[in-house]
Amino acid sequence: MIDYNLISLCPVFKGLSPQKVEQLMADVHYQIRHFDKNDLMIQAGNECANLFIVLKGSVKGEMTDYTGKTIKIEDIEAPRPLAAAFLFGQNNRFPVTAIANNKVSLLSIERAEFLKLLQKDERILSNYLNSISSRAQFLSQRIKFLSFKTIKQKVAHYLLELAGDRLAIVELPLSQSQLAEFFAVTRPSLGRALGEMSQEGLIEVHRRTIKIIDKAKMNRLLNG
Amino acid sequence: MIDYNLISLCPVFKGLSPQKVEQLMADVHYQIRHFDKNDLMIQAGNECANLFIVLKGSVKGEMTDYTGKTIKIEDIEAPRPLAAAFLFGQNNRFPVTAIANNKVSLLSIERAEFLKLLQKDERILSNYLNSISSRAQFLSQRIKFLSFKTIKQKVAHYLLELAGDRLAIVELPLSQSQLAEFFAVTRPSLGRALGEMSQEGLIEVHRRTIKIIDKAKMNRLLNG
DNA sequence: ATCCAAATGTACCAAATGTTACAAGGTTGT
DNA sequence: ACAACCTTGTAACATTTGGTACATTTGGAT
Repeated sequence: MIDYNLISLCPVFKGLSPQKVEQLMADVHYQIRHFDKNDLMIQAGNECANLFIVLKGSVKGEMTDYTGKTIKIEDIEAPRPLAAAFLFGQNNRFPVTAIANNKVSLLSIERAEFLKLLQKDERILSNYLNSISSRAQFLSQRIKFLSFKTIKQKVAHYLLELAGDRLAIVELPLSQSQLAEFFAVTRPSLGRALGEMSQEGLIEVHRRTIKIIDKAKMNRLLNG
Repeated sequence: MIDYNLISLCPVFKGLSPQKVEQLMADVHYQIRHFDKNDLMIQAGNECANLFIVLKGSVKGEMTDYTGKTIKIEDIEAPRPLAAAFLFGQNNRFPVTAIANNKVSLLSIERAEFLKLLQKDERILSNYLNSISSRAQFLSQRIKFLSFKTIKQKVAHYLLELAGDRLAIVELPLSQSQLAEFFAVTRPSLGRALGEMSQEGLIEVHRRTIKIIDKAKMNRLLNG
């Protein structure tokens, strides 16, 4: 039993009614697969001949460092396409390993079938282009982030972005361990950086709660 | 005077005859702009409402680090689209600053006009999807590269990729300074890494010429 | 209240890299 | 041949970060 409501919520089918989705999918070949927590969904390096859309649950994208360590790239929450940007292109290999964070439902459509959809409906084309473009933007942001030299800079950038124009007290959405993993840095190093920034009067840290004291100094840290 | 031959060589129009290109472009609004060496073509952060295709010359893509330093991301040689992946998506801002390496001709098509083209011709759609996908793959590779911990690992990865299955003597396509810039590392550090790898019997270095002695050890460096 | 597991705060040392400076080797133009 | 310039080799030192270990705090379960 397919839930077209669910599918119509997905970015690629956004703006289409469930009825329209059902109509479009009628003569398109696809399947739905299910995974349990910690299941290996996609192995990096496998061929990528299908569009995968996470309908339910959450998926962890990891990249295997040559040292064997894995770097967490991001969490993909339903409803969102998975590795949509790798359906086309020269070398259709998955760049990341995908692991289920919990119970996951996955919609799978073959490339040729999906091309049909793109040609059939302008809305889907537009949505899909938006989707891969956003993906490329995300990767680009990630590169910017990784290219920060010092941990303090990463922290400053992260906090300023998190705070935005809002007030100066921020609750970290991740534990320090997870944050360290996201920064591609060890936890003690992150802790030390936070400590030093605290000593320098930039912020006040109390576990997950961080108060930004001196935005000007933070910016100076980033700009010179 | 437009050279449709040149345009038909561009990845997006690949497989189309110059006549076909001319016919398709007839009712599409576009323009061609020219730049001299070191001209600033695109400022990072500007809105991205046009598809840009480099018809002639070479463009340097740089990302401005918050420290003010610029990190060179890549060179874009004609004929290739520029920031094609940022035409669509949420935040249509250029992530990179583009600077002309020499005399450059740039084809510029508005987003809405380009969408017309995508709907009109299936080949262009397919080409464009391939193009952004390859772009995303490139960015992903770049992330992988930046996530290497040590300089030696970066060097090993770079050399093994450069050598491929071919013989063991490699000529660096970049000077050590440029390579260091690409690695996001200082030149003396790169030199030291090369020196140590040489001492350890992995490679022999003579300026730009590098002889790979022990591929097994190189791989071990990457895998453990 | 008490205990336990996880998260966090710190400290110490080793390793890697950046910084700066200078020397040596190559290339180009005159 | 010579000078000027760019590239490369290398050294000493300062910083930053990783690795490891351990103390402390927190939150929840019993």
